[in-house]
Amino acid sequence: MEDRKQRILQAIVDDYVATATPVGSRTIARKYLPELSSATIRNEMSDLEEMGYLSQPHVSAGRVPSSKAYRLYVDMLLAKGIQQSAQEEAVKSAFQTRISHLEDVVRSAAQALAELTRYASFVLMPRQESLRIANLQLVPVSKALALLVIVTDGGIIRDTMVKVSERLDADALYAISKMLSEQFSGRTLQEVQTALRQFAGQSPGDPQVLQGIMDLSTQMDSQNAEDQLTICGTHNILGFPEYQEADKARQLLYALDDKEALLNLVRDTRGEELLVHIGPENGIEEMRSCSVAVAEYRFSRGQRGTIGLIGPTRMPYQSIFSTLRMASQVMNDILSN
Amino acid sequence: MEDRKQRILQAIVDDYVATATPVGSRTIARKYLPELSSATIRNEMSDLEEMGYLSQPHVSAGRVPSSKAYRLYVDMLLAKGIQQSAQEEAVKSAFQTRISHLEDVVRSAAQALAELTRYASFVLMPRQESLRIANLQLVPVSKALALLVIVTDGGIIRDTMVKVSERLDADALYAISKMLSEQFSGRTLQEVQTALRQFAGQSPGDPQVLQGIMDLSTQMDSQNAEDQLTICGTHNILGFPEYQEADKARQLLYALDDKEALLNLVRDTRGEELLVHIGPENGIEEMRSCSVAVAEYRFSRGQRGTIGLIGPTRMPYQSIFSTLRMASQVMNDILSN
DNA sequence: TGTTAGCACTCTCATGTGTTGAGTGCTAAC
DNA sequence: GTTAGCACTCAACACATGAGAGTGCTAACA
Repeated sequence: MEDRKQRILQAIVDDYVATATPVGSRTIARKYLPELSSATIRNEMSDLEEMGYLSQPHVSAGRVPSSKAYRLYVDMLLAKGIQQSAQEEAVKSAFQTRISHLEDVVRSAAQALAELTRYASFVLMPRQESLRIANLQLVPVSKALALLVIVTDGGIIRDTMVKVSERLDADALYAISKMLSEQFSGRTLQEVQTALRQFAGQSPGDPQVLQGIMDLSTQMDSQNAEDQLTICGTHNILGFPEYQEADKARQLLYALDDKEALLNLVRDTRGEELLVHIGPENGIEEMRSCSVAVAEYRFSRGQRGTIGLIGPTRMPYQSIFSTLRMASQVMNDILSN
Repeated sequence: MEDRKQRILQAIVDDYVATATPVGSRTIARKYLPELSSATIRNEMSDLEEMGYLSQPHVSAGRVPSSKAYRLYVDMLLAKGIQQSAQEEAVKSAFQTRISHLEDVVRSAAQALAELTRYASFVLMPRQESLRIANLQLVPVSKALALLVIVTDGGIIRDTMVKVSERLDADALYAISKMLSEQFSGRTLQEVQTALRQFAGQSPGDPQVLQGIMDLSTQMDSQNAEDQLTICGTHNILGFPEYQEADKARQLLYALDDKEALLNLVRDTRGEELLVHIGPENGIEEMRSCSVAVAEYRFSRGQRGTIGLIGPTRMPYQSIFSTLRMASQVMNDILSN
C-alpha cells in the first residue's frame, strides 16, 4: 500500500479512536494532513473503501475503519515495537498492595488494569499442567470433616473439605498427611491421579481421604473456567459510547459471564508476547464489535498466564499495549520476588 | 384510611409494578374496580395525592406511587403474613449444588436468588463476633512460608500466609500448631487477641506465627466488607425499564461496588425477619429509586446473616417476600445439616 | 497525469408544528 | 356521595423543513 494511503488510514483510525464518530475527508485534511486537499483525500478514501479498510454507515456520513484497518494498524504498531509509557509509575504503585496468595496477585492485577484503563480487564491464572505436589495436609474441622490442603511447588494452594472416618483424631490425620506427602511429593497431579487409581483397595490412608485427594487434584488439573479467569471492570463498558443502549450493554455483560468462551479465546497466545483479537476475529457473537488485547506474563519455572483488556474495536491500541506490557512486567517481578 | 382509598391505592401499586408506566383513573376503573367510575377514582386519587401517596410526573400523566405508598403496601403485606409460593421447588433445587465451605453456600445462595428473581441479590456472611476457635494449623508451603489455617466452631475456615523461621520443619510446625490449638481452642477471637498481646516476649511458639494468628484473627473479626458481602446478578439491573440509560445504570452499578455502604444498610435487620428499605429510605443517593429487601437467616448457635434483593422501588413485593423467606429457610436447612 | 476547485446530490440530525390521546379537574345533575 | 360531561393540559408521535456534513463527479490546472 502506498505511503500516502497508509498515512490517511492512520489519521482516520486515530480520529475515530478519539471521537467515536465517522470521520470525513475535510476533517482529515484540516486536522491531520493539511498539505492535501479534501478532494484528494476523498479519492484516496474511496480507494481505501474499495480495498476493504473503510466503510460508510450511510452515504453522506464519514468513513469508519473496518476490522481490517485496525488489524493493519495494530500490526504496524507491534512491528514498530511498543513505546515505553509514562504510566509506568501508576501501574507499579497500583500493584503495591499487600498480597499473599497467587490468587490475590492475579485479582489485584486485573483490578488495577481496569481502573487504569477504564476498560474491562481479565487475568488468566498461570497454566498448571506441570504442577508438582510439594506437600499436603489434613486439618481437622469437625468430627468427621477435615480440610485437605494441597500445596504445589509453585506455591499454589488449594483446599477442599473431605469426609474422614470419625475415629481419626488430629494426630492420626497428621500421620496420614505426612505419609501421603512423602508418597506424592515431587509428583505431578496426573501422576498422583494414576497412582491413586492403582491403590484402589490396598490404600495407605483413609479411603475417603484418597478420594478427596483424587477429586482435588483432578479439580486443580482441569480447573474450571470460573477459577482460572478473573474479569474486572465490566461496568466500564457502560461508559463506551457504543454501548449506550442498556440492552446492547447487557448482552455483552452476560456474554462476559460465560468465562468458558472467553477462556478459550485468550488461553492461547500463539507464542506472542502481545496479541489482539479485533472485532469479529474473536469469534464471540456478542463481542463482534469488541477487541480483546492479550499479553502474556511469565512466572517462576516457565509457567505462563495471560492478562488482557476488553474494549470497543475503537481502542487506543498504542497506550493499551504499553499498559499491558507494563502490567505483565510488574506481575513477573512480584511473582518471582 | 378508608377502605376504598386503600383498595384504589393497592390497585395503582399493582398496576405500576406490572407496567412501570404512570397509571390513570380509567385504567383502574376498567381493570381493577369496575364497580366504580373513573371520575370517582379520580377524586380519590386526588385525595391520595394530597395525602402524599401518589405523585404525578406531569399534569396530564397518570399517577405514580410514592415511597410512602410502597411502605404502606409492604407493611400491609407483612402484617398479612407471607404467602407460601409455588416457587419453593425452584428455590430448593437451585440450591442443590455441591457445597463444602460456608462461603460456597453463601455464594450459591446469592446466585440462585439473582437467577430466580432477575433482580440483583446479595448475601451477608453470618456475623462472626462470637466465633470460637476450634483448631488452628500451620501447613508448610516453602522454606520460610507456611499457610496458617484457623477453623472456628461454626466450621468457618480462614487462612493466610505467614512467614516462619527457616529452621522449623513440618513436624516442628505441627507441634506448634498443636500447642497453639490447645491454648486457644474454645476461646473467642477477641480473647485470642488479648491473650496474644499478653504473651509478647515469652511466647510459646515462633513469634512470626503469633503475629500471623494475631493478624488473621483481627482480620476475621473485623472482616472487610468485600469478604462479608457477596453481590450477584447486578447485570439484571440493565433489564429494568427505569435503567435503560446506560449512564444511570452505570451510576447504580458503581454504587453497588461500594460494599461498605450497602453493608451498613443491610447489616442490621432490627430484629425483623423481613425488612424493606424503600426508595430514599436506604440513604444511598444513587439508589434513591431502588428498594432493598432484606431477610435474615439463622445458622447454628444463633449466628445470623442476611440475604436480600435489590430492585426498582416498583418491585413485586409479595413474590419477593416469599422467595426471600424460602431462600432463608433453605439456607438454614443446609447450614445446619 | 496527478491534484484541486466547484457543484449537485444525499442523508442525518435538529427543530418546529400539528395532531392525537391519555389524563385531569371542575361543574352540574342524579 | 356518585357520576357524566366537558374543557383543558401536556407528552408523544408523525411529519415537514432546513442546515450541515459529506460524498462523487467533472472539468480545469500544473
